[in-house]
Amino acid sequence: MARPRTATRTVEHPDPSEVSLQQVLEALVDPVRRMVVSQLARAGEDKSCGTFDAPVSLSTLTHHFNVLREAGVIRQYYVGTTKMNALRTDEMEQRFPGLLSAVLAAALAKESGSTAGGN
Amino acid sequence: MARPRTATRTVEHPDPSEVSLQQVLEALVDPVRRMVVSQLARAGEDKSCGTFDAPVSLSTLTHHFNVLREAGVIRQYYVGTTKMNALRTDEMEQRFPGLLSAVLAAALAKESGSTAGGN
DNA sequence: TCCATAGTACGACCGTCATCGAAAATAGGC
DNA sequence: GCCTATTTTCGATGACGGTCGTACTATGGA
Repeated sequence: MARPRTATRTVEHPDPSEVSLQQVLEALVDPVRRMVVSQLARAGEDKSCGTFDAPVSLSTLTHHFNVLREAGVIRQYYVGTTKMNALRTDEMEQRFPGLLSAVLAAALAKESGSTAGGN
Repeated sequence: MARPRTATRTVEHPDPSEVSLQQVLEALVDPVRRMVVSQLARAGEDKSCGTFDAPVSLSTLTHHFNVLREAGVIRQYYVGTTKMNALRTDEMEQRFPGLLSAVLAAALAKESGSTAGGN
């Protein structure tokens, strides 16, 4: 111990009541971050940072995870050397009813490129 | 024809199917633009450009109206020298179900500064 | 015809943010 | 103890977008 510089690495998360609409929208407006959220939603289970498919470097991805976490969109926790990510769907739904689900629905619909109409 | 010299200034509007989620989110992420949309929603009727309350210059406001229009969020039309603005709520609801309404709900809830919890 | 009113176009400025690479930290296995 | 895998930190860079002021256009009325 001795104030283990390694407190098993805890991660700070905001209470939903502390995040603003502005924060959430800023988090979701970035395409890469939306990819992350979409993949998380589609997976249906927690994913480690390294398992995401995004067209940016790992360090950039870390940045995006931070933004998402600070906006209350995802929850992160360590498991050994890997860091897991989970969607805070329920809490978001409480704080901003319909918001995350609407974005997610639109993002996923686009991915599966169902109908035409384009992007 | 006739093409009245004064085409009475027509305004171009995108078909909802042509606007992307990205565009809509980018439009709604700006606080000033959200103010505009909120005031429009709250008014319950079309408002002319000059009747909005925003902390920016008129030319900046014009820019914001353009962004909102190109994202399919508002519809604009001239009436004499004034330009009116209307929310395209129904069309947005079709294109991105729940999105605009969720943002609007959150934005209006904040305005009326109901409970604490802050911004 | 001239003026007042309403909004637009243009160019410039500036802050913010996504991005990267390189170097560091942390935990687990051998 | 050391090596490796995983993620973070740091500083630099570059692009994008919100902002403004000024000059301009368009409409309607006197």
